Amino acid sequence: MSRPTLKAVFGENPSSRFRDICSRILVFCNSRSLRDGICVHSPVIKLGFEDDLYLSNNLLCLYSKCRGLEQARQFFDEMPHRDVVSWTGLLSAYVKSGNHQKALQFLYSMLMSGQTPNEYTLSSVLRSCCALEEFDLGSCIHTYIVKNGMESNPILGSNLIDLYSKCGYREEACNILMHMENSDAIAWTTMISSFLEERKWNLALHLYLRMVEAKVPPNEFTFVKLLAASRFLGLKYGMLIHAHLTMWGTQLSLILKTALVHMYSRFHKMEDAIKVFSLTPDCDAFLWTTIISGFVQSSKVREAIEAFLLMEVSGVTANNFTYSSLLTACSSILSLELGQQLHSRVILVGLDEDVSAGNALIDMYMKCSCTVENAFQVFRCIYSPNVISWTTLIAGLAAHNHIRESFQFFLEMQKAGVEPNSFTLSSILGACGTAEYPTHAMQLHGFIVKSKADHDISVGNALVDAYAGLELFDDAWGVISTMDHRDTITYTTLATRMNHAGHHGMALKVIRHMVKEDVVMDEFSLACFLSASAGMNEMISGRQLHCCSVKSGLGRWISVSNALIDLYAKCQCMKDAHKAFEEMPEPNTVSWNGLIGGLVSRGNISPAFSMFEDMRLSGVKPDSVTLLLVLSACSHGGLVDLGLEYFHSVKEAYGIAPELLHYNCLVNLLGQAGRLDEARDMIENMPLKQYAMIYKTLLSACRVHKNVPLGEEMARKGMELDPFDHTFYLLLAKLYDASGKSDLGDGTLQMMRDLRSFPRLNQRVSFAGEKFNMQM
DNA sequence: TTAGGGTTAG
Repeated sequence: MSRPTLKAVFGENPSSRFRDICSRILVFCNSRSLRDGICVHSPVIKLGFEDDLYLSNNLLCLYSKCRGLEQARQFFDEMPHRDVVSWTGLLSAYVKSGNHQKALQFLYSMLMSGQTPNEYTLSSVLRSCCALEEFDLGSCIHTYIVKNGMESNPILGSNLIDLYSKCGYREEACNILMHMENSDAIAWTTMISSFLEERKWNLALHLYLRMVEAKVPPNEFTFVKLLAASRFLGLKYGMLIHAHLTMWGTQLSLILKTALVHMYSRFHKMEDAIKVFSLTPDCDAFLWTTIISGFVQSSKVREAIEAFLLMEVSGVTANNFTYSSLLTACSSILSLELGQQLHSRVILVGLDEDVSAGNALIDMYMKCSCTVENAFQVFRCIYSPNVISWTTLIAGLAAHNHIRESFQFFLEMQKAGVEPNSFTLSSILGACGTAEYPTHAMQLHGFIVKSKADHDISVGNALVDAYAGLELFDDAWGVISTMDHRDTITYTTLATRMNHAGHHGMALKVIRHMVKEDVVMDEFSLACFLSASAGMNEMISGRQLHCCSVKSGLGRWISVSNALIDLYAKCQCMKDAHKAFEEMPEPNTVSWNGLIGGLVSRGNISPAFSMFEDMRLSGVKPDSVTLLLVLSACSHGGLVDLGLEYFHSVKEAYGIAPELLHYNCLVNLLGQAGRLDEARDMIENMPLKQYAMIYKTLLSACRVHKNVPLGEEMARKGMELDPFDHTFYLLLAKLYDASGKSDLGDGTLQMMRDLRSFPRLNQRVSFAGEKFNMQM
């Protein structure tokens, strides 16, 4: 078969036909970013068309789109001739790829070469000025635009509005908009976006109305921007924008649809979100992820998984963001199994090095697994861990009580060049509020002040919490006084810590500071202050707070109702406690515990048992506190066998893991009843770490029943665990006295005094013929 | 040559 001649392919004028075909190929490929178009490059040179600027500029554009900036630059450098389109082509490629500094350098070369920029060049340069906040150069360009009569160009107008607003000159930006002869929707939307970014809601909405008055119809871009503000302005506002965009007959593009779905799902209105979702058939991974994440945020995990399966069936591939959302669902329901299944999928689709998927996996393993190993493995896999990866790891370590390691990683992250942010600092501060790490809190405080992170209220609050957790209340107040402003969390944190430390009166005084600063109470603070009143058995403040709960409507919160029950139960006003309980639409375990606790503390054993049975009948699950209350009730009534029966049956039926306090209560019950050997067996066989406290309990019982040998054994074992706890000496001395061995009792007390005088010495202590090695 | 959507940490 003979080869077709040039004439056969390109007709009578092959040269012009060839050029025409090449131009068509390049235009086609450029519009679709198809790299195949570059294949015309070599015939273009061979046939001597390299001087053709139209072909060359199109090729340059294709190189920058498909082969990267370096090859495009090489092509540009090799061009025998260049015009303003060639220069602008490469410059805009730099801008599009975010190389703004290079773009501005390239502008300088362009000007040095004598080439005059046109509107297209200036538009690109203004974008770079905007990104780099190069206001001086930007305003020079503005002057150039005015001088050269280009100010009526609407694109340049929008670019200038963007530049002035991003550089903080919003008034000037607004002036440009108002003086534009032919302002379009883009110019108005740019200005509205700028106000929205600054959270100047009124100004943004006012401008939207002015836009309408100026007879510039808003478009989908305008509404996407306005919808994003619903995050701060609420559901009603979002619905209003929805009504407006419908009224304007705005085309529901995929992006606008996603923004609407996001707005509804943000407010847990999943039915409305689905309605919008179904309005048009187009879908992509963004939209599906928005739906899935909406279900996750609304705690509808099953629906989220179903949406994920539907997404796959519809042929849309899940991406890293989709997996992040799904993994959050696993963390929220603590499902390690589902998390592991998703992890396998993440690996299967090759996202195991992705930072977003990785971060969600770290969080899932930290929350769902009892060890930190899996989270570490994921962290090591991430190609480039970011501040969220490090923070999640640090917070997870702290939550698993690996405090030392969490500090190590805090230092490691800085060594790796990742700057901690307010999330990191508040996470690590959360680990400082324990007695073992006071210096860490102070060191972190120094770091925070140096890095000026203390202006962030969440960091300030975390510092207050750390100091207050260490019972360093003066330091906590010190932090509060230097904070830019304080919120409900600041004071609730402080008062909660004061309550934990038993300083209930101090906690109640915090209210004065809140009132003075107009800081409004929320359901958490009110519950906290009610708890302080309960701790003090203080009915006056308690009643005032009760009034406050009614007036403010905070009484509908379950935490407030439970605090009220606790308050009245502790103050022995069982009638009011019952009333608060009756008013609750759905009492939970804590509510029942409050009532039972009140009855037990008053010695009303029989009503307490019947209340417990009512609780079981109502279907509310007892927890470890309920079990403890039931055991205390048995203790009050000396009901040993009933106590043992409850202990075994309740822990089995409700899967409650017995804690030290439960065993302590049982040991007391058995001991007081004289069943000392059983009590001793219980201590020896309990599946928990031994604590000194439980030996004191049995030692006290030994005194009642004058069992010296067992008492001595308990004292010895307890002192081995806590050699400087003087209570053992006191209890033992009382046992000796009660058993008619006053001399031994006196000797034991003398030893206690000696120990007080030399508390830090290693010494051998003996009593009743036994020797003890006191270790420090 | 201009503007727009989704995830993950306290």
